[in-house]
Amino acid sequence: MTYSIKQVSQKTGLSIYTLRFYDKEGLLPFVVRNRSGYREFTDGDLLLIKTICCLKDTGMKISDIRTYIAAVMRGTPSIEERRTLLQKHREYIVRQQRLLAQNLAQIDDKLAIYSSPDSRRKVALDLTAAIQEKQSLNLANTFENAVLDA
Amino acid sequence: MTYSIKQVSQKTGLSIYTLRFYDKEGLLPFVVRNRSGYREFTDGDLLLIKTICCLKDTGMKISDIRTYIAAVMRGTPSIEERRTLLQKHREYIVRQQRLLAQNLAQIDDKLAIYSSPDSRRKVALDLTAAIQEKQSLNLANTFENAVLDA
DNA sequence: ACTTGCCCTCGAGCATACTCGAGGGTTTAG
DNA sequence: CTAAACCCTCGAGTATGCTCGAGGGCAAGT
Repeated sequence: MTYSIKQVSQKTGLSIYTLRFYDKEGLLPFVVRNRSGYREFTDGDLLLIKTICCLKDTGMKISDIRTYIAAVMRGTPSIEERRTLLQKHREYIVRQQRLLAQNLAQIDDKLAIYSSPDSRRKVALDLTAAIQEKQSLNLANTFENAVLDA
Repeated sequence: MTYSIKQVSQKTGLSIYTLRFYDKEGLLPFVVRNRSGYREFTDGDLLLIKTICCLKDTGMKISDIRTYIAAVMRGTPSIEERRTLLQKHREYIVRQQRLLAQNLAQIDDKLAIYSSPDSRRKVALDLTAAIQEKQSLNLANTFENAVLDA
């Protein structure tokens, strides 16, 4: 059983345009064409596309995915290279996770303020401080239009 | 004490170009200009820029950041709106975290294969399966150039 | 006055990753 | 044999987020 580009689009969630774009970019060198020039995807191809999505969704650039896929196409001699590539990308993902967690914490702090019973007082206090800072520095008040009904 | 755009660039890690771009995009309506037209950043401004970076680094689009900042400029009446915006973005971040964790697990699976003592055998097995799949479907072998010395 | 090193705006250019339309061939059901 | 629903390529267009150069003003030291 093989799949048409439309079927693969439905299975992967990638648009037909994107699949063709990836092929153009050299991400799908493993896909076979039939005598009419149509792409015929196998289940094995789907696994490789899943890997591509995995790399893409974690922020790997297309040119780097191409490098990885090219390594896969070379067979066993490229195992070391693949390991190195993925190891480096793994570290990138972990960095992303750390940053995401930190930023989430910061957003949760803000949400705590906005959700608290006396949010109006807290927000007004913050804003007042900002306004007074500008004032004490003899700067124009850019918060002129802000309302402060605490 | 106020800061020049260069100083803010150094403090935030954003390039001067990016800071000016953000201003152009309406992300920095709180920044005051002196009589020469130079931007003068306060410590309070830096806090707001930190928030902007937090939203940007978690994938919020500039247009949405603009909406949030515009709400901040309106003062206490926009608290509800801000809470809703951040709540929605929070969920987006959590989704990102989930996906990142899933994809990381997938990459760790691959790394386990590439790092195992008999990685050559495992990779060769995988590749053989893919080649035989194409063969059994009467498709051309796109792995023609692959080496398989297990 | 002049040089150096900032600052400004405006608009063009670039990188990335799609997205799409035109023009044209293929497959299949009636 | 024809219409509908696919498939193809090529190249242009779009969205986002910067990045930069040209042209020019401002501020401080010599």
